[in-house]
Amino acid sequence: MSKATNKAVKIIRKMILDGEFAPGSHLKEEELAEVCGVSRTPVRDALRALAGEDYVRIIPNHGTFVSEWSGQDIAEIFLLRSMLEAYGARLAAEKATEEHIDTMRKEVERIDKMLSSGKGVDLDIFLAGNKKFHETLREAAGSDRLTKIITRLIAQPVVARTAMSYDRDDLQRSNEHHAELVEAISAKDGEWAHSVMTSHILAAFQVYKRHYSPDQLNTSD
Amino acid sequence: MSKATNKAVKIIRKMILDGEFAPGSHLKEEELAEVCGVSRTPVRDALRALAGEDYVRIIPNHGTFVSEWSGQDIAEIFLLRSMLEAYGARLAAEKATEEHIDTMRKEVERIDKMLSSGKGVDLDIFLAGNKKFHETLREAAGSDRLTKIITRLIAQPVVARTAMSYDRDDLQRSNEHHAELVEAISAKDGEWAHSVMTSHILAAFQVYKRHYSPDQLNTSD
DNA sequence: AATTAATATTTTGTATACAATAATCCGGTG
DNA sequence: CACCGGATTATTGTATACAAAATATTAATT
Repeated sequence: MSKATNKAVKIIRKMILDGEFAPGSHLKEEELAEVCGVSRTPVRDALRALAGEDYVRIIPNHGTFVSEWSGQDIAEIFLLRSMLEAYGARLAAEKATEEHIDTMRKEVERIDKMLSSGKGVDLDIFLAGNKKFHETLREAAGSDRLTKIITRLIAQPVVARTAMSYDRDDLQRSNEHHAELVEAISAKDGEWAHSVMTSHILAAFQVYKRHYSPDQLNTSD
Repeated sequence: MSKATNKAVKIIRKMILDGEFAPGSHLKEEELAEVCGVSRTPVRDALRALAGEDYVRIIPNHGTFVSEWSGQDIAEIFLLRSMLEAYGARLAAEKATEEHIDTMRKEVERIDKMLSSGKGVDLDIFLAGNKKFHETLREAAGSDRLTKIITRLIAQPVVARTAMSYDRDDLQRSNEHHAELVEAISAKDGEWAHSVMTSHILAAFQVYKRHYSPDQLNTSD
């Protein structure tokens, strides 16, 4: 993505994440252009890109609106994620190199050290380590297409803020899952890795449900 | 998508599908603008959209190039499709209405009639019926997000032409799978539907491999 | 003849101007 | 007072012009 477009994407994405635009609200190109300090052309590019990430939806001749997320939507996303990431974990178990495994193990240890240090939790360390762990696992799975699909799914506003609501026990369990994943992958046990990853994502869903208005999240319709 | 952009997308997509641009070749915006009879602006929009469908890939400041597909890529796509469509079939078994089931059954019957008519095969009838069947099944699954992901996966050049290479037996088996899917879904048996759909897609992969240079399609690396 | 540097050309990226479409406002009419 | 129709404004869509970057070409040097 080119310079001005990239700048616009980052600014607009951040503004949506920060809640500066309410869900459903109409984003005007000229306004955004002014805010971003670029012309309408790269702003339009940026909006197309953000539509690809499901941050906004574009209605031809009417404009672009920031996406609204129902409980149903969020449930769908977590379920799909659990399936796709679990598949990735199975592939990783079959194909990971020693290097991949080392990298993942190191991230587990770093987070573990932080959690057992006695001091308060450092969310930044967790977030960075968590990101690196999952990225490495996806890389180990060796399917660019799968990575792309997953990345698109999780690059969404709702999921982007999930991790913020983890309490200490959640972080602990999350990292135990990571440790078990490393073990399963080392053992080249695809089925094991698959099932741990499924638990890992569904547990995250549970945290989400606990934190954000649980009553809205009825998956049965 | 707006008028001129839509026009450009259709024209460029068709040209790629028809092989008028070799894989890897550099698409120049001005040329395309002339061919499509629009200006560069909607052409650029169109190229972004086609990049989303993986018809082309865009390298910033260098241009857009028509995608090249390795056997590995194609294998990935079919495997992902089998997983996602199978998941959709499971959901459909849980949630399909009588109306959905009727529609699917009707499409099965239409194709069956065509196949057993004694006349030669009418591929158009098969393609239309097949499309309708799968669309209905996805609708029955009731997950817009899943539908979107699958649609993106199969809207790709390689997969877009697969059905063309079906022989009579392939069509027969394909329709038998459809019939069995209707049965499984009627019985609300998600596991059954899941497994039939998996077979259905993997069989399609097999046809693909048989038809397009089988030696390139070694999935083991 | 091969290599490099400088220059010219091509191509993409961005800004702006104009056209088409949709949304808003306002006055008239039942 | 509600409702419809037309004019006005706002907003998106498209074309063009210009800037920046990359590629190709040429000339000079060894």
